[in-house]
Amino acid sequence: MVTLSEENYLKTIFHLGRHDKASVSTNAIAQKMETKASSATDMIKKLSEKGLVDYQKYKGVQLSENGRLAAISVIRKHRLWEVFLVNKLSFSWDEVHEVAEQLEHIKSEKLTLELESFLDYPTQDPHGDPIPDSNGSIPSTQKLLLAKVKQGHQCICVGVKDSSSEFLKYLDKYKIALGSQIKVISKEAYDESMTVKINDIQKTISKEVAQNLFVKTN
Amino acid sequence: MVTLSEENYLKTIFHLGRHDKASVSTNAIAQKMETKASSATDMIKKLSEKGLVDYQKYKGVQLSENGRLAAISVIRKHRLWEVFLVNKLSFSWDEVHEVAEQLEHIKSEKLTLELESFLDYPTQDPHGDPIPDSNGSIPSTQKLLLAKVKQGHQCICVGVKDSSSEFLKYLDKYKIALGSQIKVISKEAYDESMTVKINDIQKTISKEVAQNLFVKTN
DNA sequence: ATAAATTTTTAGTCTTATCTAAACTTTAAG
DNA sequence: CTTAAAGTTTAGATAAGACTAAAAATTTAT
Repeated sequence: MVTLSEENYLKTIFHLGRHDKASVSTNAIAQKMETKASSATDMIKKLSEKGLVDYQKYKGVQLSENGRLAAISVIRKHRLWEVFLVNKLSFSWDEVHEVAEQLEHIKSEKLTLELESFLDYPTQDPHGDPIPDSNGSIPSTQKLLLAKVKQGHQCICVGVKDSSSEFLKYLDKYKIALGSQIKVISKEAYDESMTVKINDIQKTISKEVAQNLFVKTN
Repeated sequence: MVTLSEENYLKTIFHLGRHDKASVSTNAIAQKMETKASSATDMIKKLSEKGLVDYQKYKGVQLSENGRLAAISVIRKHRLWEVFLVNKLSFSWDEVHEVAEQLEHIKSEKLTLELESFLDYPTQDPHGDPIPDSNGSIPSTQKLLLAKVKQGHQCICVGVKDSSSEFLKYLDKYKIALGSQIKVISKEAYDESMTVKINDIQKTISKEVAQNLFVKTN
């Protein structure tokens, strides 16, 4: 039995260890969890005793196979619930996270499977992040940052890198959503801003925005 | 802020105090919560300090107005989620309770309202219990026990009194569900059993069953 | 290569919710 | 109306998860 708190730590370790697969530091975990390093150490010990992480004092942690599966299970539920909130109830991009943080801990294999079926087996959540399947496999997405798209090329918005409320509100404001057609009209070398046509409306966007929007070229 | 455990106690006190509106005893609470009387006393004190119950030592508790509203809010969510599980996902009568016990604690006013709208403002859960509205008003249902129905009369199944898994499985087995048409063919004075026609199939049911099935005459 | 800075761990405390055992009220029986 | 039984509360302990302060290990910088 994995507690709610343990699930949150596992999720955090998963996200922190995602890109570089070196071990994750106590401080990094504490920071992400908005708690103190000593609390993180306590929890790491507990997770280690339960065989969910590999841990060596002062050397950080890595998820074990069981820990990875537990983390992915929570992430799977989080993302499925986000799809539910946006597609079935009328939640917007920036409202789903807090609620999904609660729903992700509901324990019922049947519920998760039925929900997935009810939603027609989505492969991405409303932020464009992939939804793991029931075996824990994560579908790979070949998305790239809008900033990398060449002038004159056309693409579709498939996700965000920064999923902060501020950024999502910005996107809402300019009607940029998943599936929006984006054509790169011109790029400015000086400040890396670019002029794009989004849903047939022309607009100049900053480097900050272009570097936080995932797109798929077609 | 009301904790998960507090919500469960409030719900239990609400249910226990429902019929006779005298105060609810510590032992009764402990028994329903499957905990010890001393634990119940501790929690009662905490709820009392928070102004959610009126409490006098050795005299039991009653919900305060705030406590009643908090309890009803949890019950409202529980019943809405049960409707969701049965109507939208393919859960059966006897599978919903455990999951709804978890879902009822999700805190999001918006979620509850959107869910209610998504489900088309149901007034009853799958067991026929009324769903409180967002102001905490509980729609009254004029349901009666099948055992009270006179010979020759026709009625519709609207709920169960006993919502144990065993009873619900029994009902599933004989295809008795919410909305089933039931006609009382004859009643046996000796053992209070009755012969009924359910969905055009004739069957004899015992006193135990007839006294645990709510119906509405039409 | 060693001192300073940073990171991590340990030790001890707190809160929530639970338990057991003992003490105290209330109720019920005779 | 007194006493036994039943019900309730208190006192003291435990486990999970978090915190502070201090000690220990590691890294960085001189």
